[in-house]
Amino acid sequence: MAITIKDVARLAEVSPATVSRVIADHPKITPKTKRKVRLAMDELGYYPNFQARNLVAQKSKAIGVVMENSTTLAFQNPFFPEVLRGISVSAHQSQYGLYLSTSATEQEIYEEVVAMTQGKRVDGVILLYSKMDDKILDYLLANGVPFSVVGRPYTRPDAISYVDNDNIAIAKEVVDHLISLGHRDISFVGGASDFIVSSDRLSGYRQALAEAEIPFTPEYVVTQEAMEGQEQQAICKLMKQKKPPTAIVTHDDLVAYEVISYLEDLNIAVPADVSIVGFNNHTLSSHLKPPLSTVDISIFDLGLEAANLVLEKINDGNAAPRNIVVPATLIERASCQSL
Amino acid sequence: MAITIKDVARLAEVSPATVSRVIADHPKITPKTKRKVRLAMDELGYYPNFQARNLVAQKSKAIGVVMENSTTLAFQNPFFPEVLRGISVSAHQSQYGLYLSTSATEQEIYEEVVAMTQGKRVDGVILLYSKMDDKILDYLLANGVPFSVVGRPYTRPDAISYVDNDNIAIAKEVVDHLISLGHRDISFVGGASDFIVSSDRLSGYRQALAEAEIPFTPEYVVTQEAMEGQEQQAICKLMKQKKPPTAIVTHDDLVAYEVISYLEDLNIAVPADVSIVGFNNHTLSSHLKPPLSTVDISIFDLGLEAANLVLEKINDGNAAPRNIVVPATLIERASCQSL
DNA sequence: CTGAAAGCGCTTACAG
DNA sequence: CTGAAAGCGCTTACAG
Repeated sequence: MAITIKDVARLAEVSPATVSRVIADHPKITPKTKRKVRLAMDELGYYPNFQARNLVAQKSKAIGVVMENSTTLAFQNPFFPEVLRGISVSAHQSQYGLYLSTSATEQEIYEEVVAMTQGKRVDGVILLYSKMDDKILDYLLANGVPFSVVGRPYTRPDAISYVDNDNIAIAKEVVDHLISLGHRDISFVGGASDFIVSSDRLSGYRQALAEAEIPFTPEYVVTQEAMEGQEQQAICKLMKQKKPPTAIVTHDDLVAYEVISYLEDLNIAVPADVSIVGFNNHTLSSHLKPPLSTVDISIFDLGLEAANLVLEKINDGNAAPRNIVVPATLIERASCQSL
Repeated sequence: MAITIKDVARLAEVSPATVSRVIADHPKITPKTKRKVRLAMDELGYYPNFQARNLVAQKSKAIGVVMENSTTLAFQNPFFPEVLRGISVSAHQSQYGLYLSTSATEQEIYEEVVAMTQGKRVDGVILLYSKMDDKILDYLLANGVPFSVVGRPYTRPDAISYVDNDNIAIAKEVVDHLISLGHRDISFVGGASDFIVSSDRLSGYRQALAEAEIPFTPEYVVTQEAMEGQEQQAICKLMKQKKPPTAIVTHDDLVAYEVISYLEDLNIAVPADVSIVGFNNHTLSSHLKPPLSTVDISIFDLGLEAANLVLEKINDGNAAPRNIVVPATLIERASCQSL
């Protein structure tokens, strides 16, 4: 049996209530009593039982972190550990713990989120992704669960706290840059199209084209679904068109390098024949051949701010939803070249 | 206020005790009563409160996952998400949740682990790393906390459940392979030297040399500490020796590619001038130039088995410690060449 | 087969 | 300033 508050009370010759107050550092307890009690706690090696404490406090001091349990290449990137590091820093500061979803399918994740929030295992939730028609988000919203989203939510942005890059602007900036290099046939190899981040970047891409009066070519857009485990074929098809693109924007550095390898198989050189830009600024991207032009999306800050936002909601149920835009910066390296 | 067992009891016209038994699917409750109660639960949208349930059960149904909160390049690799995926699968199967450490410094992590185990926030712990003189491991061992380690523990291996590759054997195999290609001047660029995985691999390296009667050259060993943020200089120094190595074994694929980029800066080509082998079989390593020979260490399985092992300990305090060896396989690609 | 009661380890009005 | 009592939401012997 573990040491309880009663054991401490007995040794310190006070009531359990007093021990409890000492733990909470209640101002009205005599310094002398506090000393006595703390001595007893140390002597017995007392640690408060979270379950009991949280049961009466009606909170858990934990945040649920919900991720897509996907295995795609994009998820091999350092996004996850890095965003978690940001979340950790904020949570740790506020003495909150992190509770991770373990489910694999969407339905299971949904059930897990319902159980962890209803069962008071967590006080709030961070959604590490944002996609269309997400029933998990709908549930959180409908049930007044404090939560925040990494990414712009598909619905009711005014009612939801979220952190995001300005994906439309940064994608436009990337494409503008390529256009300024003389490219007009620019391909967009994006993530899953039901993710908001993908559709936002596609919007930015189209805006840039429109402004430059370059017609939009649907054949230049390759979605995750289109690749569907057949990445190489998809790239092959893209490049075998009558008018192949001279530049490619991809949604992730690792994907960019994968694409580059397929291009090499087709005897297409980067950047000589095709320019390419990635996203996420992977640590390796400056070391590899070619050094990759990419977008630094401030992953750490995305996590940090997402945690700050849920915490804000948890601490004040009436806190107005806020959204935070975290900088995204185009880093030019040698994978792009003017035409 | 959330729906409690009492509300369900009232609606179903039974006692709270009965509702509790229905939740536990107690065999002695009439099917008719069960039906009635379940109907009431559905109608009210009842979810059991974990805190209360765990308080009386004296368990938490959660596993603490403790990681080094390091930011080094090696931790940018997919090890973390992948090992977590393995852990998740096992934990989810047993209906356990995952609780993550959020601390940054060793001392803070220690305190966090003590608090989460003593405070019954978790029933057991998985240590995602194994290093020398680890007070966290000492604490877990001394206090009878159920735990498992990813990696061979520095002490009392017979008393501890752990998963590991046979790092000595696989490192030896890698070096044997290089020797069979005619290399004799082989460098070892390892991780932090207080990590068991590093020292084990170094042992395997030395064994292979010894068997081939190649003298051990201390200058060929570059530790994490030696690099200390000055990776490029360290590699420079390594290659500027009177007799530079013709082959390099690194502890991680990303590090390998970083090294390759420094070699290129020195006008040393891989594999023409120097052969190189990595570890961890990063998804990208088959796509990059050169495709990297590497060791697949079955990261997913490391996580899966580590979770199985803690769970075993949690479910049976007297379960004998076990250790599981997970396969490590050398994958030959184009980054090695015979001399 | 089901209920009343005690208890898990804490906190917090309410007294004094 | 401190204690006795009630209660957080559940489970589980103990009766019947």
